[in-house]
Amino acid sequence: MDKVVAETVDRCRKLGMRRTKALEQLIATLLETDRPMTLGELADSKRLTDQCDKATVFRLLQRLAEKGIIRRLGLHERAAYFTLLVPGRHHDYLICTECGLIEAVNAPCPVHQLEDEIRQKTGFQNLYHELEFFGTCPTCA
Amino acid sequence: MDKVVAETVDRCRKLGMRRTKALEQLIATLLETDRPMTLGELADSKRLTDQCDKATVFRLLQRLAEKGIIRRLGLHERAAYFTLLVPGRHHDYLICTECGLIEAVNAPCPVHQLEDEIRQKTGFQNLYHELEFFGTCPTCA
DNA sequence: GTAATTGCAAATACTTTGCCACGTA
DNA sequence: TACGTGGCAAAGTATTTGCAATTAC
Repeated sequence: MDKVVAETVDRCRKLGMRRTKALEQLIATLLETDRPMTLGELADSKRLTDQCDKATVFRLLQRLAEKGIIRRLGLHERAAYFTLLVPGRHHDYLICTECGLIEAVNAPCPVHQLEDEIRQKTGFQNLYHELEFFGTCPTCA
Repeated sequence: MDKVVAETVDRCRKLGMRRTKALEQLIATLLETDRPMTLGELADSKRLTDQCDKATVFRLLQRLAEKGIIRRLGLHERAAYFTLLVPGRHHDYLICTECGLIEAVNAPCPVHQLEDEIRQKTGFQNLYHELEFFGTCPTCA
C-alpha cells in the first residue's frame, strides 16, 4: 500500500511535480479509499483537512489528471447529461476527450452477462449499466 | 421517429404528466440528437429556445428522470469524481442509486475486446473506458 | 535563487427553488 | 374548477481563478 503511494509519488516527480505533503496525502487517500472521490470528500478527508486548502486539492487534482496519474470520471467538466430511454434500445458512447464529440457505439454491448452475475452475487436490484469509451478522435489526433 | 416521440409522450401521459409543447419538443430533441445532452444544450436547442424557460426544461428533466423516461448519467448529482490510476489495475464500479454507496466490481472486465474493435474501426487513439453498474443495494431494498 | 506550489478570498458556472400566473384535463 | 406546469428572478452549491506569500529543489 505505502509502496504504491511511493511509486505513484515517484511517477509524479518524474513528470516534474514537487514532492509535497499534500500530494502524498492526496494519493494515499485516493488509494486507501479505493473508489472515486469528489473534491469535497478529498478536501475534508482526515489526511487532508488540516493539511491544505480545498483550492490546493483542486489544483493537485487538475495537474494529476493532466499528467494521467488520476482520471476525472464522466462525460464533461461541469454539466449533467441526460439521455432518453427508449424501450429495447441501449447505447454505449464514444467520446473524444479533445473536442467533446459524443457518438453512439454501434455494437452489441458485451456486459449483460456480467450484469446478470452481479445481480445474483450482490443482490442489487433494478440493475443497469453505463459504458463509455474515451479517446482522441481522428480529427483531433 | 415521430412515432417514437408520440409513444414516449404517451408513456408520460400514462404516468400522470400533461401533454405540453415543451414536453414534446424536449423528447423530440433528445431523440433526434441521439446522444446525451446537458440542460444548457437542451434549453438552447432550436426546438426549445423560444419555447420555454431553462427552469422549465430543468423541471421536465427532473420529472422525466423520476419516472424513468430519461436517465441522468454519471455517479452523482453535482460533484466530479476522481480516481487514481494504478498501472495494471482497473476497476469497474457498482453504485447504489438510493444511498450512493460505491464499490469496486471484482470481476474481469468484459469490454476489452470491444475496445479493440472500436480502436480499429474508428481510428480513435488513447482509448480507455468507464463502466459503472447502478442499482438498489440490498440494504436499501 | 528560481520556479512550482499554496492559502485566502473573490468570481464563475451550472443547478435549484419560490412564488404567482397559466393551461390542460 | 383543480392541479400540474411555466416564467422570472433569486438563491444555492461546487468549481475555478488572481495574486501575493511560501516552499521544494
